[in-house]
Amino acid sequence: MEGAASAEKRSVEDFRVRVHGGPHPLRAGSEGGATTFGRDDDAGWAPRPPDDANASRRIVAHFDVDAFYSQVEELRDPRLRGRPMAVTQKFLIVTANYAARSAGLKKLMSTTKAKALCPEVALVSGEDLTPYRACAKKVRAALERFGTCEKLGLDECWVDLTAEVDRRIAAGGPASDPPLVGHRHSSEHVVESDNAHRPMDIRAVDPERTNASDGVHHPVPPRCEDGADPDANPDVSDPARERRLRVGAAIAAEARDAVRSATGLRMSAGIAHNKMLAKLVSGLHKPDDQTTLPAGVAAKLVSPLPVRALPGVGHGAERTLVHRGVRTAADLRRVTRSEVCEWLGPRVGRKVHDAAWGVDREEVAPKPAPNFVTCEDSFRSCTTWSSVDAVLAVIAPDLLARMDEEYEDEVERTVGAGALIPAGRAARTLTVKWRDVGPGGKGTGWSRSSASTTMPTLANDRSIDAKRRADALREAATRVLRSELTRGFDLRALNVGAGNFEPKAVTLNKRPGVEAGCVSGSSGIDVGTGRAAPHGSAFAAMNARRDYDRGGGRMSKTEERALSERERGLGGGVFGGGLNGGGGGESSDVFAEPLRDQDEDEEDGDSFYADLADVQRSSAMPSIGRVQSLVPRKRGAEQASLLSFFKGPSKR
DNA sequence: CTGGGGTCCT
DNA sequence: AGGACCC
Repeated sequence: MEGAASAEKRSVEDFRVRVHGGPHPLRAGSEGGATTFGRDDDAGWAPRPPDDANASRRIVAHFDVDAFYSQVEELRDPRLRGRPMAVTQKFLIVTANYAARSAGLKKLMSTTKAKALCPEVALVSGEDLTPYRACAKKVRAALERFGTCEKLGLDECWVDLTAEVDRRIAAGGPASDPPLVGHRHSSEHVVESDNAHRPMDIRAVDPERTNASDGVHHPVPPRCEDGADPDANPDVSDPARERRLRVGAAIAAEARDAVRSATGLRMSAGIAHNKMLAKLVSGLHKPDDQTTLPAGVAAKLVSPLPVRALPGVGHGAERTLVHRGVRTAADLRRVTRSEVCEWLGPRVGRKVHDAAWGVDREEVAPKPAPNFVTCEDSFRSCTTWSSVDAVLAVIAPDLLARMDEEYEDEVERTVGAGALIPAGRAARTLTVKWRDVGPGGKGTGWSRSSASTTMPTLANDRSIDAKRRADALREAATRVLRSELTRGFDLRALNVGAGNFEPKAVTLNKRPGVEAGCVSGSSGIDVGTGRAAPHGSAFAAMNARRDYDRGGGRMSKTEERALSERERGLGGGVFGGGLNGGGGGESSDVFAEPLRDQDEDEEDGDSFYADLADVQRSSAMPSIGRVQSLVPRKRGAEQASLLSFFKGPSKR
């Protein structure tokens, strides 16, 4: 294996070559190219793949907004378009646009290195996630029309297209048997990663280019190694399945168009028979393009990949596997399922073992409302209680804004589902997390500690003054920290979170004729008192909530345990402060004082930009300690003073 | 010069 | 409460 240093050294030119379609780097083992996963997967004996009975019917698409934060920032500030530009958090590049990538900028690179590679790069702070959350919401709204949607992070989404595919095929006509739109992955393709640290970010190598030295295409005889049918040609699969994939690809293309017209954002997509494969291929022809994976090609695609590229294999699992000589998915297939389960634990073991064959039984399941919302800031050094308080003074209002955002979302969800009464979203637990390197700068390294306490009632009360709420939050957080940090400290990060939300208010009535998968038959909570209705119980409320969130279904053991714990904790089912919704829902009070008063150069008449501008104005205060960007943004006076306060000498 | 979020399991 | 995983 090559050292990281040399990999980084050559990355600049490599990427330019790929982006602009210049001569292709040599294939596997090349000295100048990106990491290429070669076509050497046919070595050794392969046991049978795990069964996957539903493998053929489902059509799943994975959507991924290209360079998400960068695109959002380019929408907010058109001056950034077409220039090399990157979004930063503190000293890190979190994403770069394609102009910057062609100069060698990569995800999670330090800003120092970014500026060295590309002095003209515009750096924009992306520490406040509010605008990205707002965009992500619009993206999902556009995608949801095409099927059940499951989000992963802010910029990724799976959509189950099965029902829509069925509908189109049943309807007949041209839409029931369309030509393939976008790319079709085949066993001729080799796949590679251009970032040694992120082998999961893979792209396809165009087979015509890899073989084009003499202008003639030389197909390599495909071999099936998934054990199902050793003689089958993976590129000639079941015509019915291929047709379903083609219909899925057409739908995915429409979905990408829909997102683009609703938001202006470009995305890539992968279309396959399960979530894992859809995600694997969605990036193969990034940006702004899509890739379809025929069923028979899946095993070929997966087998040369390093284990780290399989979902579920992080740093820990990779270390474990490599230590035992298992480096690739093909290696993984040669060891037994029970061995993998022994090494990684039953759950991860099964998932990873399946993944090595391209099997994934997980359904596309919408994520329920979040269990936690948190706000965090990091800094060079923080050793005194007054500085802790200064940090909390910034973070606490941020968290309140997040909690209120969450409340608004809950109202949308429940009212959309036919509820008459907006749900409660009062957090019962306040969690504080911190990274402490210790009094002398020596300590727990990068690990974090955390402690929690009861969320003060005032913090949940949207009817009172924002400052009082923030003060209550701050006090509680400080109390926790004081009892934990009894000796000296030197914090590098501080995080406050609100979670363990109370069961939402169950609707007593539904709009006549509205079904909407809402609470069925369970009695609920008296809206007036906020207490459990006479024949209701906390359990009923939780149960109803679960049914609503997940559309029914069984509880896992963990859920059962958590539920009964919560039930015990609830006692008589008292629900404090959260249901006082009446006049307290006006979040604008919270932001009565504009944090930034400079004229945002209003973007023409586009409603999307207008929305974003609103978000900006109402967003929580940007974090302290922001890096100065090449595209300067005014800082509030309060923040400027904090910035200098925290700019103190670095310990190292 | 190592973000700021989240999830789930143990 | 902490760790592993995901973005």
